[in-house]
Amino acid sequence: MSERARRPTVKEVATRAGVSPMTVSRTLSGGLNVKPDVQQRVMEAVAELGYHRNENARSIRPGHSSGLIGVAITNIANPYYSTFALGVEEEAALTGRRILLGNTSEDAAREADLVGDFLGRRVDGLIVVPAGTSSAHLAHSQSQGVPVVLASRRIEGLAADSVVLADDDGAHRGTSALIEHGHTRIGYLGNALSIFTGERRYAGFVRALSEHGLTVDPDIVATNQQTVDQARDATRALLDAAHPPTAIFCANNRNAIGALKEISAQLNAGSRRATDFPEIVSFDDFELAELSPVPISVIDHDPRELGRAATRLLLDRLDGGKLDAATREIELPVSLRGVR
Amino acid sequence: MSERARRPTVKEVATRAGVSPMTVSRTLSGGLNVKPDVQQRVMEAVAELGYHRNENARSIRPGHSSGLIGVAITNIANPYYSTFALGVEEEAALTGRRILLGNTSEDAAREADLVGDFLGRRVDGLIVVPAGTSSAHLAHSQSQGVPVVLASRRIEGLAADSVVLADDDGAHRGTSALIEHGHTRIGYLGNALSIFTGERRYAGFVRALSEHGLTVDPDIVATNQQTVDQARDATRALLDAAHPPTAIFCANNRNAIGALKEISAQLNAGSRRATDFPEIVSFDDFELAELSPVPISVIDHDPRELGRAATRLLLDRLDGGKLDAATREIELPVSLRGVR
DNA sequence: CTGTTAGCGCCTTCAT
DNA sequence: ATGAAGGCGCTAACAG
Repeated sequence: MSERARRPTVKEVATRAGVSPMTVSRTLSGGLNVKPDVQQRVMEAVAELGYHRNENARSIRPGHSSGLIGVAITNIANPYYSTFALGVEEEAALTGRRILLGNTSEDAAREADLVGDFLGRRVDGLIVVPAGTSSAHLAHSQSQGVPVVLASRRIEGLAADSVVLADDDGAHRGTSALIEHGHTRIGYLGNALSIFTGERRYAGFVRALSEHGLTVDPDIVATNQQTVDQARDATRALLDAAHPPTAIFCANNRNAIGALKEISAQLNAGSRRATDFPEIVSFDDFELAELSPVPISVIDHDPRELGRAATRLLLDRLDGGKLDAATREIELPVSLRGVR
Repeated sequence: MSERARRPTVKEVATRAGVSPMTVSRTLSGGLNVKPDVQQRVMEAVAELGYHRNENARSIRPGHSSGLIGVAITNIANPYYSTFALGVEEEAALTGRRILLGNTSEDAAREADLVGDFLGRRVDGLIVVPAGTSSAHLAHSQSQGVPVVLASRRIEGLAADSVVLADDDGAHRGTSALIEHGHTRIGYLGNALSIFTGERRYAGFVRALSEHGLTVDPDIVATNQQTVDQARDATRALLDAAHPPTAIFCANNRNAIGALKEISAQLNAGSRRATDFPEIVSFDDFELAELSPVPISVIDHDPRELGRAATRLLLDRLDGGKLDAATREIELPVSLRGVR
């Protein structure tokens, strides 16, 4: 397998082409001031040896950067975040940069470790979906000239570029729609209120209720579901409540999917009829939402575009000479869409 | 934002701690032969300056590696591959390695570019879901001592470790189940036959048919759908065929989801009744399959485990001193599971 | 147009 | 137990 374990260096290419290392270097970086026929010979040597410039060696030289962007995401397996990652990758690739991807599993300590590692690898910048509320590691990154862009969630007290969704507005519109459909008893399934999006979406939910003279009944509010299975369990509890809701607002796709799974299971078991189940609104669109057995609307947005926007903010700082520009906070609009 | 654009080096830490750079280096790599109180001072200086070892500089020294694994995937946004990536990330993180992620969009040229870039960044190894059948770039990587593990798909003529699924067996069992359910007219929706999985799954499909004396009707076979939308279109064509199938075998989640979307749309439009639609078997499980309006079974497997297994093969070669061990080809079993 | 020198940040080797 | 020298691969800066 490794007939030739060592990778060739400029020096070997130079020897083979009968020139000095500098001529190889010059040829590889555009060929300014190198005779065409010499360039030709160099390129042949490069091809024959299968030479690739050592980017790590290049990056330690003054003025050069690694061309790496560190991306810390809470859960790559969630389609929302993987689509986000796609957007980042695409936009980064446009400038020849690569992404260093790390999964935090919603664990703040792991995120801090990751960021430290990223800094050690001399990333040009960081794109983070923060797992917690602590910002020391990110402020530290900034203080060393490595800009940080927050995505989806902001952190109080950290002055960093950010791209988030119109969480409050979306939740407000979704909840209002349910009220307009005649519902007065609306349940809530969401992620923890301690999470940026959790807090904002819940706030939008509550605001819509109170604007219509409705109050929140804690019996039909569940805010600690991080996974689909947890969401299923929480849904079961809502449905079994003394006064079950006639509609449920789900603060993200995990919770909406869990709700649909539970409803569908109970429907198949025949324990209740379809019309006995609550109508659903989901913050986040998701695949196959249209198969829902109950009426459903989604608060739609484009995670890929969110990834792109976050990356553009970062690149603008890096390449646009705006390292010290004022912090920019973007809030992407969302739209309510009836699915079924 | 960048009060201190330059990142500290060993030298600065050394000065601050009142020692030589070597003492800092030694302290950071375990502290062998450094007096405890000196270590203490060094660590304080490290903390005060927020120093991180420059991994790129370390990696150019003989004997050192980058600790990076290059991962080239055809489509990160596909939940199947993002879950795969999660498995890779987790397993790599266990050895302190990071992943460099690139999306190929099923484009062989882009894959070759990516691999070249990865080699330039001195990755320790490569995990690739190959987009095509050309192997020159991968063989090249191997020849420079950078091992390659293929995931999900193999490439003919390339001797590389690989982890794939039991495509033929799975397709055969899924199709056989449909036949046992009484179907004799079974359609096929899949990705291109030129793709490893496409070919193998189609082969299993055909084998099951012929074992039961059935023949393939090209009118109800569509094998070029790469996206959900394409799959929807293909499904419509199957349903509109002169003799539509009573069951459809879908070779991956994109095709199954497209089929369900089309069926569901027609059902809602009222143009056909539920019992008029074909039963479905899907190679790949996917979220909310249980909401299918028609009976459905899935050929189930665990993409996360596939990612882990691929990474273990790679790490075993890298850390297990098995750089030149014989090629290992793993085929993970799949299971047929009735969903609805 | 081409080559030589020197140094990026780090750590192995060899003193002390 | 600590430090000095040297070199990993690369390329600005300075000859020529």
